[in-house]
Amino acid sequence: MSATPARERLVRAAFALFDERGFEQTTVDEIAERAGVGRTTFFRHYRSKEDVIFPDHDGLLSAVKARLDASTEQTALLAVTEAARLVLQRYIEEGENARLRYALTSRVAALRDREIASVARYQRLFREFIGDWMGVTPDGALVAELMAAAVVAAHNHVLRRWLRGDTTDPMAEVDTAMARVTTIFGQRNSSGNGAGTVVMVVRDDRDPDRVAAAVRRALRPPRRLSDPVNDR
Amino acid sequence: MSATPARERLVRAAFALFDERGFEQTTVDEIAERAGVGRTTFFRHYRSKEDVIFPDHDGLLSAVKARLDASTEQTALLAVTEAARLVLQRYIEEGENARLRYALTSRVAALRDREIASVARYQRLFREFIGDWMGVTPDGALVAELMAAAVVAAHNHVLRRWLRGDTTDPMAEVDTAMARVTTIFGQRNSSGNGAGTVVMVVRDDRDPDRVAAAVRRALRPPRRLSDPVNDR
DNA sequence: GTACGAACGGTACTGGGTACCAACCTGCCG
DNA sequence: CGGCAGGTTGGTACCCAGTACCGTTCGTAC
Repeated sequence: MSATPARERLVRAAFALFDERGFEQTTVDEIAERAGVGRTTFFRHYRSKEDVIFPDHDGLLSAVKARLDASTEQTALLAVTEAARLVLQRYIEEGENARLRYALTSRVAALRDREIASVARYQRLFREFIGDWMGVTPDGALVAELMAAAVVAAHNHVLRRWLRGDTTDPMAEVDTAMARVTTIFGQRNSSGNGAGTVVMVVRDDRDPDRVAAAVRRALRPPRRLSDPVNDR
Repeated sequence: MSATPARERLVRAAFALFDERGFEQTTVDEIAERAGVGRTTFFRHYRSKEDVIFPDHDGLLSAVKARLDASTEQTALLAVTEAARLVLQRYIEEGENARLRYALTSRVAALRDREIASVARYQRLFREFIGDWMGVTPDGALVAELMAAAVVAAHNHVLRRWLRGDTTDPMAEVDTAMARVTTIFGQRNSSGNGAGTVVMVVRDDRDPDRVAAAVRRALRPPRRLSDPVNDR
């Protein structure tokens, strides 16, 4: 009678109804009815009315974690980038559903909040991984937090561009975006500068002597804590 | 009869009951009853059962936006830092309530998700501000996204440290953390492709000349064998 | 056939959230 | 004083998401 399994029919019915009448205007009974199942069956497959249109984040999170855990100290940055690719790839494979969901999350606050909460779970994963990689120094904990936030922000930036149809090659874009992140955060010079001083260099083609002079000026008291050096 | 206004009594009752029995185990009726008002009055003051324990994000967002808008091109980074201070300050003023909420959001998924959704609203504000400040180049949009994510991550990092009792001077810490962020992201406004030197200094009491020398050494091109030395 | 287990559908219940209405309290004017 | 307008309150009824429970069905193994 029904070749396609109930799970899939429920997803189809939900997407269709949300698209036709909106999220709040659709009841779970209606979704179940259109899918040709009982209301109970709906909740047996999806924990909530929102769940039915979201991807399998649990599975994806496991995949991301697996990719990260399979890396060494030296390939940590590569692993982070590839983990981000993994997530983007999954969304792209969804195709039309991903775009429909985007249209819904843009309009419905409850769905947007849920999407954001999911993102936070990925960010947590990245934070823990990067934190372990960087070591447990107080500063490392902060930078791990910043970098994890940047990683998911970069991914989401590219993802949204693709969802809006602003790019045709999202995988290439996520590579450049992630390269941006890793060059910003990945080049930290942790070698013996001494406790208390951190110098971060991000590729410069100007005269090292002039930069050094600027640093000396910046370090001269009385200075406020942590003044940025602007040598232009 | 009741000197304290209903709004406040509801907050007190909610915090107390959530603390005693947990969030899910407490009904709105019970909160209203303990506050000495009707159920209708509860929903008249707070849109949901969750709302009652969260700070006035709408007001805070306006304050943050006002602080950002009151800045010039030159003081944009300062404005971002002070906006972050503004938020942290507000949480600290809450005192015990902030810590109680933290205990609740740590245990209850629904509350945690809501907190995260609120954070996203601040991030959006920062993203728009930083994006305007950087200009609308494709790369600027990405970096604005990354920096906004880092700003709220830095703030939250310090906030959580304070909530856990890991620090006694969160305002100083947020300054350091924000300095970290602004030095990472703040130097690339006029150099389009991301080239530039970022030097971040976190309090050092050694000889500035020696530090400067170390920086100069660090900036020397790493290739030493066949490549001609590019010393200017 | 029978026994068993997995998936299903139905009913009843809890509780958050909304809509509506009736009872109040003000202050204000005649 | 009486009436009247606007604002706050409390109560009732309702919708619907989500949970618990139970009886049925169907496929499969024995």
